Amino acid sequence: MLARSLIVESMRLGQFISDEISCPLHPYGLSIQQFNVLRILRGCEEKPASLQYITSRMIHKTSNTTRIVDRLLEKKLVDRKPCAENRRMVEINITKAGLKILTTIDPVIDKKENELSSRLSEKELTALLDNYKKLFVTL
Amino acid sequence: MLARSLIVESMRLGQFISDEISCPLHPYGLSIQQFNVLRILRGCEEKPASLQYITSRMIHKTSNTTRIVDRLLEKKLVDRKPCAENRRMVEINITKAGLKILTTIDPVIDKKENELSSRLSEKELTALLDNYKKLFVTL
DNA sequence: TATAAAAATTTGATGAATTAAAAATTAATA
DNA sequence: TATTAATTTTTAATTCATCAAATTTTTATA
Repeated sequence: MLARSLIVESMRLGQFISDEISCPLHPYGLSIQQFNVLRILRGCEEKPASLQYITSRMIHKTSNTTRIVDRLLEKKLVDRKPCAENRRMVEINITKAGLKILTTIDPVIDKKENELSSRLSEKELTALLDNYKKLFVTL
Repeated sequence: MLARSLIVESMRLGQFISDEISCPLHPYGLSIQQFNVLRILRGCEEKPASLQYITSRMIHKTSNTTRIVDRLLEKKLVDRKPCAENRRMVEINITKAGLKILTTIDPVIDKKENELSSRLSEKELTALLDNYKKLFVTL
């Protein structure tokens, strides 16, 4: 049955890729989620990010995002301060050390990402991503 | 960059689908992993399955499979006994209660699976699954 | 036949994710 | 303006996942 295969294989692929990426991050003491948060923060330039924003760009729930940021804080890779305009919110920024560790890791992950996608042509990749978009639509 | 999108979006999709399926399982007190193990066991008819076999058809590590089976045992949805031929191994079977709960849940999950895949044509689905296969090839 | 190596599973420690509820602040409404 | 509702984040409890090491049995080798 195609529908069931789609479900099962999508989950398997997600886990497989997650494992493949986790592995080279291990020596740097970063989990894949921590790494993703760092990249999200780098992506928003100087602008600080709220927890909400980070969560929206991630795969998980906000209470988990709090913990991930906690751990990045311990490692001094990000900093966190209350937002002046809306005191419920919190402003999170990547630190210089955070940017630096990303710079170190970037080539390793880029290589892995290219390796994983090298089995598909550009055309196939584009088609795949288009199909993903359709699947994400909430009903 | 396409390679990076592939990685990130594959993980996001895996998580999204996993959440969508977990949700309707919740009232039955089953996690998605537990549910998958039950379905794997049903799939091998009367033949008992080893932990190894179950793990090979799942997404996770074997020490985790032990725990998942532990929990299904507590609920009496499977049983486990040492294998006579190879006493390192263990034989796991789904019980009648296990089959019964699957029968109850089946239509709910089928509906969800069809719902999720309804956004893609049969042709697109087939193409997607073909691409998955290529990505899974280990390098 | 000892001894070592490999295979299958389990256990314990630790870290990560989820849920539900709480806390703090802001927005809406009567 | 007082009260309620909604938003944003945090906390505590629980469950789940992963790693490394341990256990038990089987296979290979000297």
